[in-house]
Amino acid sequence: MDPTSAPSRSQNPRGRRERLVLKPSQRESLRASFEQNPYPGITTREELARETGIAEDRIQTWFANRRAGLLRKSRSASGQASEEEPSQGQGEPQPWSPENFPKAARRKRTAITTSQTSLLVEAFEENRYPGNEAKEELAQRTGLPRSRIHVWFQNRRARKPVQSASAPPKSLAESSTHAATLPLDQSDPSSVQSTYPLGPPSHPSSSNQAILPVLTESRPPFLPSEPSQGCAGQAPGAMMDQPALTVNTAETSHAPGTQLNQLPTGPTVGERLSDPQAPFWPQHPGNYQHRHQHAVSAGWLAQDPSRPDNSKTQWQVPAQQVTAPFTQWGCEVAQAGTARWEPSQETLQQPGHSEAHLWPEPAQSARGSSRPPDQDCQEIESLLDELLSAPELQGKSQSFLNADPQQEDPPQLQLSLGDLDFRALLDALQD
DNA sequence: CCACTAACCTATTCACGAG
DNA sequence: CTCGTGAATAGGTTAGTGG
Repeated sequence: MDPTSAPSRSQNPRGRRERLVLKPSQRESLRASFEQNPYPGITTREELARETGIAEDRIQTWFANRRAGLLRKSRSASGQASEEEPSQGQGEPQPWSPENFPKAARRKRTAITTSQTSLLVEAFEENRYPGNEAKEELAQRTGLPRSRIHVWFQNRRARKPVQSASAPPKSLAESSTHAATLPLDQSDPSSVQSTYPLGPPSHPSSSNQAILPVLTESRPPFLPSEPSQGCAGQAPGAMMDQPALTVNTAETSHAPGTQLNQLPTGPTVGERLSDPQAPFWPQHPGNYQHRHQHAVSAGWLAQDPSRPDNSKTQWQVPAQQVTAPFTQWGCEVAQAGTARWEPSQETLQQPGHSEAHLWPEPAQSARGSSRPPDQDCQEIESLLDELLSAPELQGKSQSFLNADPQQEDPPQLQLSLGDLDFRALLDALQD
């Protein structure tokens, strides 16, 4: 992207764009230009971009940061002696203001087509805070520059406030737009989604580490009342392989398996299950709306960083491990248990766990917690067992079950559920 | 450890194009 | 003119880099 500038080596572990490290010559060019005009228009920025090899949007960011930095400096300095920055007179809150410079041309308004918009809207509904990977992917899919995607999301967030928590949740029964996912990992950095259902936590960019096993619905179906209760501590699959259950309902006609890729995902199970500070909250209930077709997928998720197209990440499922972790994990999630996090180097170094932001407030359990966890567990387990032993799934899962775990592209296991089964499962999970 | 600063956020405003 | 929405700004936080 910025061929001549040196992005930081680190693999952008938080979903931010790699940090640019400016060369002295680049910095000098920018500074010189800043002195001419701290509010460069699009033409100047593009010129600078050509000249320095820095992307135009980064140049814009640089100018904004520099203005802010100098302003801060001048303010703190003005606390005592008067400034050194060019000031515009008494009481002027800032050393310079846009009015003092010729109004430079803005970027031309980008015409976003309806098809592009619908892609963006779809992405927005799943995640209001896409990380870098997601933005890049959207840029690819829409053909719009990443910076426009970024701005589009900013504007959208500003104009489409999160629906208030007090809004009456759609009941499961009346909602045909439900999805429940119990992922244990996200093998797909591009789909690493952060979720600020009610706005970012303390800060939007903060709290990236915790991720949530997810059971999504039109509202948070359940929440742990205590982070450390339930089936905690099991961190199935240790660090790399995570069992997962996905119950997804998709209206859109994704090719088989693709809906998995579009699910917001979380960090590794190691991270999620073991972060003492990581709440175990479900993701934004607004996710996965407008979907009708139910599908169940089970498996171990293995991260495959070598895969260039992360969106194509597959579930890689050692067959022998399917049922137990699958059901067990369902129980665990159902019990909303969580464990302590003893971050291993491995999990800490995992790239792409971008924007794995926390659910800001653990909205207190929507799930009646009066039931003994074991009962939940048994019920869910038996339901899942039932599902897994259903003739339909048996047939479908044969190749899956017989697959070689080492196989590079193991088959996927997916099952379409009828409404009744789906509801039964959700009811059990939610009850 | 700490200062600096790129990246990213919200809130607000400006401005353009369509109806 | 109004409305919807892309672009820009100030002001703030987070987190990577380098002294």
